Amino acid sequence: MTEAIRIYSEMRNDIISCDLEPGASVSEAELCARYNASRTPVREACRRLQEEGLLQIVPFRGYTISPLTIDEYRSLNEMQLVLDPAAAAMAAERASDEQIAMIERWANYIYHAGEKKSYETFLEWNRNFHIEIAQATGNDIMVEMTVNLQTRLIRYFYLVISMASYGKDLVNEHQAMVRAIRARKPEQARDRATEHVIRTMERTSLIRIPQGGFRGDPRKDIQPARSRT
Amino acid sequence: MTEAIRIYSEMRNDIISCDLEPGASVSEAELCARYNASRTPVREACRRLQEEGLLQIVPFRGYTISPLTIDEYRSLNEMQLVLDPAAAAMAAERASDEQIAMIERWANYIYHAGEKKSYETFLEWNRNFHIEIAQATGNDIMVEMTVNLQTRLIRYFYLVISMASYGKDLVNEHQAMVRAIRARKPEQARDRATEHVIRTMERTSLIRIPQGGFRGDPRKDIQPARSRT
DNA sequence: ATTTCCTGGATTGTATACAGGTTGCGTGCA
DNA sequence: TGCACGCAACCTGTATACAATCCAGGAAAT
Repeated sequence: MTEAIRIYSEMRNDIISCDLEPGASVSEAELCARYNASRTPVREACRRLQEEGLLQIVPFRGYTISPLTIDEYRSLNEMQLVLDPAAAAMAAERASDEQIAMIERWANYIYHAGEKKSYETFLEWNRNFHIEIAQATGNDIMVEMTVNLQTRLIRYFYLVISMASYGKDLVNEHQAMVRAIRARKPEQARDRATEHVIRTMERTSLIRIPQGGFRGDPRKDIQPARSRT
Repeated sequence: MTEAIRIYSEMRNDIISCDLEPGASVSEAELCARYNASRTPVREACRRLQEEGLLQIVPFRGYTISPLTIDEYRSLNEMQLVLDPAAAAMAAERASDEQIAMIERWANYIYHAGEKKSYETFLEWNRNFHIEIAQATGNDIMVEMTVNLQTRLIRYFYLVISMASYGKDLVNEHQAMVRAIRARKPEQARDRATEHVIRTMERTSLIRIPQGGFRGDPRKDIQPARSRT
């Protein structure tokens, strides 16, 4: 694997897991040190991350890890409400049996309330669940868009930590989607997906506007909500 | 403006207008000569174009202008059928009066049958029409996705040249969408957008599978259809 | 004739030197 | 004290040299 790709992957993980803090400004030199590489592949990785919306580049000025904002979170949810139901419906018509099996596999992880590691595993499985459905549509553009959407969304969930009491609900909603896809009922799959996204939007109203802000425009940024365990 | 951005824009135009032929393989050296620059900004531009799906990069091997395939065209249309109606509905709820005026502006260009220049102007206006609607949703992700979709779609229309007899139909459909948005009727806007995309899919069934192929996998690539003027 | 191995050339990936731009601080003046 | 100007340090953008990789083609062995 080339340096550029390695750096891209590692940096992407670091951003997603908030190991690189949202809103933090970084220089190429720092990144070179952190990932043991020269500027060229680092720059390449950064350009790609910018394209995905995870990094902001101001010409001649520097790099900023994209801050998490309520605006973006709303926009992402709104787009999920557009894409996911469509993908579910298409998957119900076209998914192969193997693909359905894979989708179901990703749907069944229940995290242990309060355990961070377990919660993070759930987040990855959840991401894969949605991406797998997109792949089952057979539409490559749908896959691209869904991957981007899920990548940007997962950062918000990493930040929130623990929506502990919802574990069972989430799995139930996922399984309802799987059943509709397996039964080859597009409209039902669409409805279950819509329901799932809306429920998630309701559940995450626990994301609040902070007083001080979180390294960015104070009025638009968000910060971790207190756990509700 | 930086070299990288200049090269990106020019190259993007060249790809969109099929001045750089779909399926053609190019080397960094050629591109450096063509755009009078060194490899660094050329590479940066290429990476970005790859991210947008306009260019394919095989590590250590070279670059290929993304070929036009029936598969991709279908996928793009399918996604347009997902995004455009949603965007139209959202725009009907949120567009400002200025935005509606802009949308209408882009909707009203009728091309002169048979004139290539006029047809290409129409294509650009059509692209702007769809993008402007996306902007009126106030959702930045929707804008990103629509821009990408329209950019990739316009290549297919540049290749086809002239859907001469359809000029009036297109404008009528566009105007019907504008009316629904101006009337603040989301569901009607959604329906008009759906109708428009489906009609376009029907109109472009004139894209045929070639015998010889067009610089790529012969079974999947397409070539210009004969004009129907 | 066919297959295998090796090498040369071409092309991309990476490192680094150099150029250009921006910011912020310090100085001098009003 | 306040403000404008200019310089210096820092950072990113660009050019280019060097390393790594891949593939085509040919020679040799079967």
